[in-house]
Amino acid sequence: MAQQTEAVRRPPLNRDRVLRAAVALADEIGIEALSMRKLAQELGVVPMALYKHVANKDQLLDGMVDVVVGEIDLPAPESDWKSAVRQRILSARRALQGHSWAAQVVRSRARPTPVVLAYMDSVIGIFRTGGFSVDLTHHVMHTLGSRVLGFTQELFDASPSPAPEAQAVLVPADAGQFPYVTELAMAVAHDEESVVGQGCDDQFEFEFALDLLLDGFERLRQQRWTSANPSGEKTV
Amino acid sequence: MAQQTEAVRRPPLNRDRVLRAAVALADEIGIEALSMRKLAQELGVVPMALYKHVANKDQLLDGMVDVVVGEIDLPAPESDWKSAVRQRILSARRALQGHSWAAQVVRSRARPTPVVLAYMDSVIGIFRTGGFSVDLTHHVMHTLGSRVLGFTQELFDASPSPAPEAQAVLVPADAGQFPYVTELAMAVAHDEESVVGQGCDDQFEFEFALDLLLDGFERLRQQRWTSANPSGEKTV
DNA sequence: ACCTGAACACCGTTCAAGT
DNA sequence: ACCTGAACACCGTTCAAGT
Repeated sequence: MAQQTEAVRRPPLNRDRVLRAAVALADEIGIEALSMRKLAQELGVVPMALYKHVANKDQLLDGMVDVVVGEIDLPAPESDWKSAVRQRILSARRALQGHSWAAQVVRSRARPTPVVLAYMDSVIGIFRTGGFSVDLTHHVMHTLGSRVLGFTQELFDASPSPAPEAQAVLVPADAGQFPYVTELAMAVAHDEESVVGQGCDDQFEFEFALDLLLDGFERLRQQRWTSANPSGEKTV
Repeated sequence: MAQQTEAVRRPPLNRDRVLRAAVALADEIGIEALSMRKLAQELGVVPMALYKHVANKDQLLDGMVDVVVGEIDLPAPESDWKSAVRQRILSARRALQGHSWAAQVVRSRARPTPVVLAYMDSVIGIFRTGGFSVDLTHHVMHTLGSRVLGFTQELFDASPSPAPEAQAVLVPADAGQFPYVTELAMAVAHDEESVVGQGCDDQFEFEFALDLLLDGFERLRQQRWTSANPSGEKTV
């Protein structure tokens, strides 16, 4: 009956409250532990009550992505295309990084929601108004891939690994077996004494790749690259 | 008793047979439908019998990745770094594309297996013997990210979507709401009349991004880029 | 209109036992 | 050494019913 008192006191459930509770719960216990049943319990409600506000778990995950994308800063008003794209993408990165599960959930979605489409539309718009042809914009967006939402697909995440283990993975016991991996891992370990010893500086790697791509885009734009005439220039 | 006869006839289970059956079953029914229970049934065995050969489902997935990575061609003997890297990565791409679930499983793994480490070692080796410093190789491998195994993280996969639906997603009903998305989608639809009408040419996009990155790498190598001196050249 | 309870058809994995 | 059977602690989602 204590439970009934709680039930009376709580505000009526709605889609927004469900989504925000899901985001908070995933932040806390991780995405793999998030279940409809646990979310319901957190909201003091029976599991099936959630299904009045989200059609199923997939729609719940879509909604959670929308909450995160809603945290991305609005585009800067006046700037060249390159710094405008940079600003948006690095802001997306900050938003995604605030929720450790977000990148993983984004890449698991089959289709973009309207909220995500609106964000992508604004990035495409920066390229178009910045002098990129539709054709070049198309391929440039493909090249960016997941980077447009502020994350890159590393080959291995190792996110749920205890910190001390990290070094042991990069420098395997049998160092002779993978000489180039070992050489690289040792150089990284040495190099980064200043940093917390975490290994690689994610932010640096992200910006390195982003800038390499943006510089390549600028070169293609200047050459008036088209997919019909990849060598550029000559047709002008 | 018919079942008992089958049981007698079948060769004894081993890790290799389990992994290969898992790969074949995932090819057939998809990775989300692959369960320890169904795999056991496929092998004519009780679920718990599998646990003598793989520690748990994570180790089964690791082993499945190893099977796919084992299908990547050996490196070409004599060639410049750029075509050698290109050849390996495009071969990895072919291997991964033979198993629709593979990219998704690779990116879900926390740590590389020895088989995957050996493949990465060989790619790192191409850069090192091709004149890249350890430092530059490190950042270049990060830039490649999942591309080193032949896939890129598109923002939305839409892989399990029926073909006719594809166009409807790219050209939303309310076209005015996302003008740049719409413009781009219409250009793509127009442009690709020659192709099956599937929308984007994945292979073209993959090679466009790969070549953009490889060209950027070559430029940095020539400038003697280092992370300590990103502008390059001057220190030489 | 919103929430509930019981049930269905699944999971991965444990334990103790069989051959 | 290898396989089995039963059980445990979960899932997402259905259906029919309550208020």
